Amino acid sequence: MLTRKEELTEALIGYLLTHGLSDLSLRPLAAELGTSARLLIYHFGSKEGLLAAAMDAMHSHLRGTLQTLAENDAQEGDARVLRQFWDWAVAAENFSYLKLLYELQILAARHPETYGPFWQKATAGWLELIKGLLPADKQKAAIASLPIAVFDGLFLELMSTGDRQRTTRALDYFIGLVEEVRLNRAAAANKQRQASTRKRPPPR
Amino acid sequence: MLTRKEELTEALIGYLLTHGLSDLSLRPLAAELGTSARLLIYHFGSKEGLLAAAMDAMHSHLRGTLQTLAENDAQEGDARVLRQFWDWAVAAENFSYLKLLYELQILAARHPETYGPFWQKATAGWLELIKGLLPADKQKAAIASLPIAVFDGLFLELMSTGDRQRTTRALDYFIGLVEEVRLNRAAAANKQRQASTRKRPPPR
DNA sequence: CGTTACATGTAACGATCGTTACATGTCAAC
DNA sequence: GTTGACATGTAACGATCGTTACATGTAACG
Repeated sequence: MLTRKEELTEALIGYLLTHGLSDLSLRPLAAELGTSARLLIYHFGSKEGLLAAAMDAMHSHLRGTLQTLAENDAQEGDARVLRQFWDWAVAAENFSYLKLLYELQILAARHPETYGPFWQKATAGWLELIKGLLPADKQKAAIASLPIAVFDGLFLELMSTGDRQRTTRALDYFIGLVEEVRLNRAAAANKQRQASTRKRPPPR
Repeated sequence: MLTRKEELTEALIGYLLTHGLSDLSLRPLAAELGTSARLLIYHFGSKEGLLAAAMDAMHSHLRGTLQTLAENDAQEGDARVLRQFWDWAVAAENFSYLKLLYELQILAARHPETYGPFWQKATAGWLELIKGLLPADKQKAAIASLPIAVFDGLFLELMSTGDRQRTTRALDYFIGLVEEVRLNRAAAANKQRQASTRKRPPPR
């Protein structure tokens, strides 16, 4: 059975997803949750404790759904994983979560003391998860940063413009770029291998 | 000579650049500017008018420095323009401006009524400017979105992590990708042209 | 000198903020 | 039945918010 604090936390997440966290205020929140500011403080200790509880719950939720996504996509070890992740992110039930995460990131950049720990906790885990999806030779920091940045930038634009079609096409264009380079390099390596002596086995 | 409102606006921008605009408050602002909340309202009419004046001034400033950048780079019509733009953006005197713009973008996504017009005005002009730097065949919306998204995503990461080296390398990696594809396509087109009959002139 | 427009200072208004003091209800356990 | 832990309601505290009323200064112009 859920304790009162836990069900409040769930409702609280729903509220944050639609109202954001930059201008969170206890009394309007309490009104919408059918409780009082007094009780929110009672259960969470303070506004900061309330935020911490919400972020923790949000973090585990995201981690959970991302984990299943990673397991399902483990076999498709390509740049297309990025597309799968994008489809997951723009799904209605996940979109608000990510929107909140980006808001948190901006807040953390401006107020590291207050929001920095929340953002670190929220992203540390899932960035590792994304890197885990990349092929081993792509895990060098700078190279791994690029697909993440593409995702971030396009999601940011989707948030602002709502233009899902254009942002999705831009992502596909990026994936196409990466694929094209991969194929060209493979072809070039193949040709060079044929031209060389056959004593050495082909590089792995 | 500067009117009082104009010099207040300049000082105001400096304040916004370091303190952000999500938690702007008149009295601390006035204290740092050596004036009073009373006078800020007197000069700008309201807090919103104050924001509008600051955003207008910021917008013209950005527009000015971007214009000269565009003119200097006009000859280098390549993906490398993106790198020039990046160097401009991470320069100390411009970095805070862009940081503020991204904060504005997030705020606008959450409160379109309040911040939406500011963000539109700030970005509408300069996105056109970026598109103008791209070669004509790259101006299709989805394709133009990609370099912008790369820039946005990397800048966001730079804001959060401060890791200039990694983000810059990631950008160079992206530029390298685009260049590689461009060269491969040119080579392929060249080969095909040589193999075909010579009756038709090469496609432009 | 008087008038007029602009600038500034003091103080307060009503609203909202996070938080707390204090009292009361609920309900299971002993 | 009493005790005790948890939950809740009412009301207020002090702080800060954007904004305003009212009075005063300043300086140019007639």
